[in-house]
Amino acid sequence: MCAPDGPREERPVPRSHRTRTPPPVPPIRHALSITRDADFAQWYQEVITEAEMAEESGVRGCMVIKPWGYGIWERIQRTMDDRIKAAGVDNCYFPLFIPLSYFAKEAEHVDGFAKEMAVVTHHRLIADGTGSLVPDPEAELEEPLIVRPTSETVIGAAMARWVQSWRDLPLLTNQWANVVRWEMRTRMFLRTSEFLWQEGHTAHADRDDAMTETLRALEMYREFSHDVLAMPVIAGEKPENERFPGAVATYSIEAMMQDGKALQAGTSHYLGTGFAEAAGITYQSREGEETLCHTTSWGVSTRLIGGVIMTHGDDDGLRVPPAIAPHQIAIIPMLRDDEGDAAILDYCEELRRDLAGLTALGEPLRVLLDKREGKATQKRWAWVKKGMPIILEIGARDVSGGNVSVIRRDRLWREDGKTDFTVMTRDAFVAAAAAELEDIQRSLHDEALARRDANIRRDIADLDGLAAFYGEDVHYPGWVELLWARPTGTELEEVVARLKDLKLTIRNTPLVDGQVEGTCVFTGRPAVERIYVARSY
RNA sequence: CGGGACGUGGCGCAGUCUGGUAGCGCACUCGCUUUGGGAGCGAGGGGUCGCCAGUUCGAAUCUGGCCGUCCCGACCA
Repeated sequence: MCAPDGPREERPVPRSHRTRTPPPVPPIRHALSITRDADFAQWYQEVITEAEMAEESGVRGCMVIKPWGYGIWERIQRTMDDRIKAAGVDNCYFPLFIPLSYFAKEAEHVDGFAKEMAVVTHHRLIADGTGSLVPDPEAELEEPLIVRPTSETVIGAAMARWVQSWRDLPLLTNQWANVVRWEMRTRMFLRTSEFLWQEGHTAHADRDDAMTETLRALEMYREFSHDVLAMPVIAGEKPENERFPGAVATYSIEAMMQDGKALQAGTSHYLGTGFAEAAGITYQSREGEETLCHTTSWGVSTRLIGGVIMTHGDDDGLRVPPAIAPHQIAIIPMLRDDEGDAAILDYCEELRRDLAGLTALGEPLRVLLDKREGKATQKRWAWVKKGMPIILEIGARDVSGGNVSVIRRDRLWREDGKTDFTVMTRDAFVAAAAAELEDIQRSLHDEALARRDANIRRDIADLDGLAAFYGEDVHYPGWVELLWARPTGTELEEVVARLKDLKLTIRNTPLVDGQVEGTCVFTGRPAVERIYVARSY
């Protein structure tokens, strides 16, 4: 397990030299049956199931996103959309189906996606005589339609119509949509056949302007990931072998999961003039010359939710950063089916109202009074597994004392292995609630950042050292920062192949990078930049 | 797409080898007791055993095909 870590499952062993032997600490009874340490992949599946985020749909690689998972996505959408709009980008919607001929115009692009495209070839079904329906041979489409795996081509066709003059530039568009990629191996949220995302597409007069937009989007993602998802990332440029098909340069944000693997959490591409050429996106310059546009594209997807799970989850389930929690505080009344219940509910409702009037992280607090029938303890553990940032339990004693019982999801256990309840006055809690949520947001971020930095090795100077670090017996190794000479072509292919033997990939070259002095680990030549290598999702 | 494992009430599983009344735990419903830190006891409800064929008097069980899931690999903005 990457260290340092969240709440500890292993606690100090009682010291025998003390005169009075402390009572043995009972093991924590975690809400999940599988720990991260025992089997990270199984743990990940269990979090998704137990937090009721998503489930199998019966369609290969496609998932049903349930209210808690979708609620998180809606929060991501809303907060990201604010940033996109603030940058002057307008939302549009483009068709799900793309004529194959559009796609075929950009050679590298079609090569990159050909093996994973869903294709529509017929528009009608017909009875086959045995009670089943089959595509009607009479109804074959003249030109197959592909289900969009990404929309550069169809948006490019629109841009070609929309851009005539230098006055039309820059053209800044975005769409929130679903896309389909027929992946060989799927994983909930991380790689599904269908996924939800936003894709920004922009056209510019020249390279500089397009590159500025590419890097603006990347910085938007980096800031979003840190400030909203509490997920630290490294923003940088992908090596040429990892470029988006058809791109001139691809940039990414890379996050470290708790098993040490890297997750590409967002990408931004400078597409040069290739797509503009394929789609005919040209403008007349001030000088009257017909000129090709430079285009960009950038996106983040529901994969971010997988990143949040693997960044913040613990052995009791998910921990949702307050900024993206559909609800930030759950109030659980402890009812006893007697005449005292009405007073408890009144007390809870008034508390809910007072909290909902507050502002935290720049928005009104999202508070849920969980009045559903059922046992308070069961509701509590259900919210723990979902990762509700703060859980309040209100019983008759709290009502008469003017108190609340508070659980902070990010600090669930006390030293003695018991659930950490804090009883405080209602008024004190209301006064502190907003700051408390902001503190949870910050502390989840700091915990993730500390873990990431503790798991990046910077002192490996040769390939043997690299092989040792990623040896068979190493449990969840992190990343390695290396110096290299940025080889290209076949020389790069050799490097990639050598890394592949260790199941490693080059993640990116960090953007903010000072002077580099040293020797390339792969070629022995003077190094020109830093790279991160890691195992990845 | 290759190798492996798997698919049986909502969830987790046994039963399959050796064909013969569909089982268990949790969850759910009802009742009683309990009641501030993941309650106990009792009584119930719920399943065309992934789908389609085949063998058979009889299939969860045997055979074939298909669909889906997980792990490893290949592939993968």
